[in-house]
Amino acid sequence: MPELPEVEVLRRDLERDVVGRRVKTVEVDGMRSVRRHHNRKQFINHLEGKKITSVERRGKYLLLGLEGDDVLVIHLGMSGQLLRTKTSREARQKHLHVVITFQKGGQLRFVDPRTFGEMFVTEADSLSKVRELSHLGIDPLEHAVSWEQFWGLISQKHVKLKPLLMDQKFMAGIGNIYSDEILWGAGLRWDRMSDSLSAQEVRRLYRSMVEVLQDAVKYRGSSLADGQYVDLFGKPGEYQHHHKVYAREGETCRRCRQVLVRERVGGRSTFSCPACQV
DNA sequence: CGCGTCGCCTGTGGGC
DNA sequence: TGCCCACAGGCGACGC
Repeated sequence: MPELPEVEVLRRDLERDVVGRRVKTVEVDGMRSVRRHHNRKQFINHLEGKKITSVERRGKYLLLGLEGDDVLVIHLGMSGQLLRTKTSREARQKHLHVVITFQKGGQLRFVDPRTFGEMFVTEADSLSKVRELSHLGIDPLEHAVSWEQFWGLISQKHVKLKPLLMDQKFMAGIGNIYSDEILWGAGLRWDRMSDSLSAQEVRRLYRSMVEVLQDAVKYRGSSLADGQYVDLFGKPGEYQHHHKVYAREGETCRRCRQVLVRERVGGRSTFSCPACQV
């Protein structure tokens, strides 16, 4: 579900809302969401009694710093939600897998129907040993890379732009929605080869990437028709109303009036304008 | 190396 | 009304 903008919205709200709170109890339901710990009691013990000290994001991963130099790592997969409740008494959602109850101030709940998401605790020093984290590429909103540096990076590769943007080892945080939106913004086809771009095209791609992601954060992320993405307080985002191509096949391009198309690329739906993306 | 396919899961919506 | 299929914001393991 969530890509960089949705995770960043969560990070900002978590930073204001749970940093400084102390964990009282942790409940884990089922075997899927906390699957990395051989022993789930160990996961629970790492959390109970600890204060949350920081909230960072790397790509689509959230890192909640804990007292004692542990880190709670959260990945939401396709359908994960983090939800705050003010009390412990609120009705339990279906597919509620992890409940973190604070000493003061309700709960943080992890709901995830498809169970592709996960949570685990690791030592801060060991973060670099966690494969998915250590291999993450540049975070487009965290790292200040110039477009020239960006050019250097993409021109070293000979791959199509969409899979490259979605490759977490290259850029961390971009998924299926935002890659299509970024490419439309840049006026580039999804299958352009990364080493075929002119300086101007690289500049447009770079600018589009930063603008789309910043705008999406500003509008608090994209909530699709299934309503699966909601923020920490259960509220949907607004950026879907600003999508230029995603899920708009058959509608007209806002730039050139052509009919937008949808095709399958690497098993994923891909949306674009056949006329003004070149 | 790049690229395609599959599996991991549950839910929903459309066609019949 | 129900049944079946396609598809959904991710990702890693395969095989070629």
